[in-house]
Amino acid sequence: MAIRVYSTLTRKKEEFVPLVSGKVSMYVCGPTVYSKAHIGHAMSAMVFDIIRRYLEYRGFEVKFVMNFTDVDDKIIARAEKLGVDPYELAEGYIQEYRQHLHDLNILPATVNPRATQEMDQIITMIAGLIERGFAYESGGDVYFRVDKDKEYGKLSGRKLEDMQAGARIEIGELKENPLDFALWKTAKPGEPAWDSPWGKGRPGWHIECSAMNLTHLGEQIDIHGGGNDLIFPHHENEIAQTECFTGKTFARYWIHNGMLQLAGEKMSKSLGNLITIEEFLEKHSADALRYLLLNAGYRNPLTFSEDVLQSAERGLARLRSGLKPAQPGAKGAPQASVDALTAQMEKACTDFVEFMDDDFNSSGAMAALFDLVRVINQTRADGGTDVQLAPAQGVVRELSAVLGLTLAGEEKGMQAADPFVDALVALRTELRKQKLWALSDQVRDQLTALGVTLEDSKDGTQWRWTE
RNA sequence: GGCGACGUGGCCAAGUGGCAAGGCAAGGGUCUGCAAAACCCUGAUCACGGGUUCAAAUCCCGUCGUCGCCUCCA
Repeated sequence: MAIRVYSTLTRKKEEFVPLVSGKVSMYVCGPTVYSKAHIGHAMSAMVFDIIRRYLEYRGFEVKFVMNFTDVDDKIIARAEKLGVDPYELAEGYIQEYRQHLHDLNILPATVNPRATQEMDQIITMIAGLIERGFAYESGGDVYFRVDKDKEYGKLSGRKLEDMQAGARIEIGELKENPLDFALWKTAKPGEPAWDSPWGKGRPGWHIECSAMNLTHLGEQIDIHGGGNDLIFPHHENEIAQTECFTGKTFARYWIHNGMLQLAGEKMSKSLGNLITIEEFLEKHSADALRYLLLNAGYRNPLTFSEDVLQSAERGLARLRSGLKPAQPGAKGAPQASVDALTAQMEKACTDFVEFMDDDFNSSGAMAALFDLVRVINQTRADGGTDVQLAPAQGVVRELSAVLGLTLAGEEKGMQAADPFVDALVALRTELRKQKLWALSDQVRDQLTALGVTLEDSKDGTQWRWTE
């Protein structure tokens, strides 16, 4: 069975066939580093991390490129406001973002190119576009000539005429057509600038991605990804630049993730309704956010709220319940029970791949996992031993890892307090032996209040920090 | 105004032509001294109105609603 991928370009699911058999080249638009990253960025990064992990699981060798836009108007403006050097500002946020990705269990990219390190390629491309008539210089700026590109608008499904009718477009006096976009911007005094045939300046936003793709992945790539808010104008412009420069089809599959919704609105820097990754991780695990994404389709808007997060934490706990060891003193589950577990284990693996192959239907993949967990728990309740449970638990661990879930958890309390909790639990066990229920319940209640959950069984009491 | 997406049980959400996955929450039960955990059982005809079809949540048209893009944005 082949993997099927929904491409924004055709608005259809297509069979995934990479340019080079067994290898995948993948480019995802990273952040512009001018302020703290929010969980919308995390969502996008995580979505493509899941796709990347899955492709690797399916045996592809993935070259994954994610850029940092480290020079742009906003960075310059922010640096000026703060009175700091724009390079240092960007550098600081890049380091912070890297740490976030690590904390979110997102695999590092093969390469993290930066706009400022791509100047030669950028200038080569702009010069080439001018030479071919796709761009023109005007007052030190260089603009892309959209009229010249017959395919312009094909990704976002817009027509030039429709867009020109739009009232929100201002006519720049330097542009031939109001829809022309900047490839190169002349620098004002004091701004970061690079030498070019058109004077000192800096690249426009879109050209850097085209250049980085060319440098690190070549003229044609398999997957180009990003948030769906980048479809227009960013990706539209990227296609225009690259294809007009190379004369070849740029990306085979355009994959876009939906926006994270906070209180019914898109979370974004401009709306100011954002939760930073930092804030999120102070309260929740990376798994919780990932669970949220996995539970839904990556292309749809994702509802984010405390309620939904809480339900995610509970769902994770359920997934982890499958990994718990056998009951103390387990005598072994009957053969029929073990057979059912084996069958479910095989079904889970098959279903998982079948769902994920269908445009990364992670929601279905999670269902496969939950179904397996239920049967594991049934087998355990049936007296299953660790040896009997182990293979299926191994599958849960493996498939969870493919999705990027750590299923870690627990560990959350203060470990220094563990011996004290142990002592109190031992004390309560004594009280229970003497049937001093009131006292023993009092101990349990107080431990509960302190965030410790107790679980009694015939063979003793287990405790854990409440999730 | 233009383009696009979406509207599935209390909540989150798969499914996109053939008897509506999964998770959370809720109720009942088993186990337990009581709890907790686990296990078992219980629930939706898919925004609304037309149409196509032997058959529609799934296709078409219309209405209402929500959201995104059209300016920087993951």
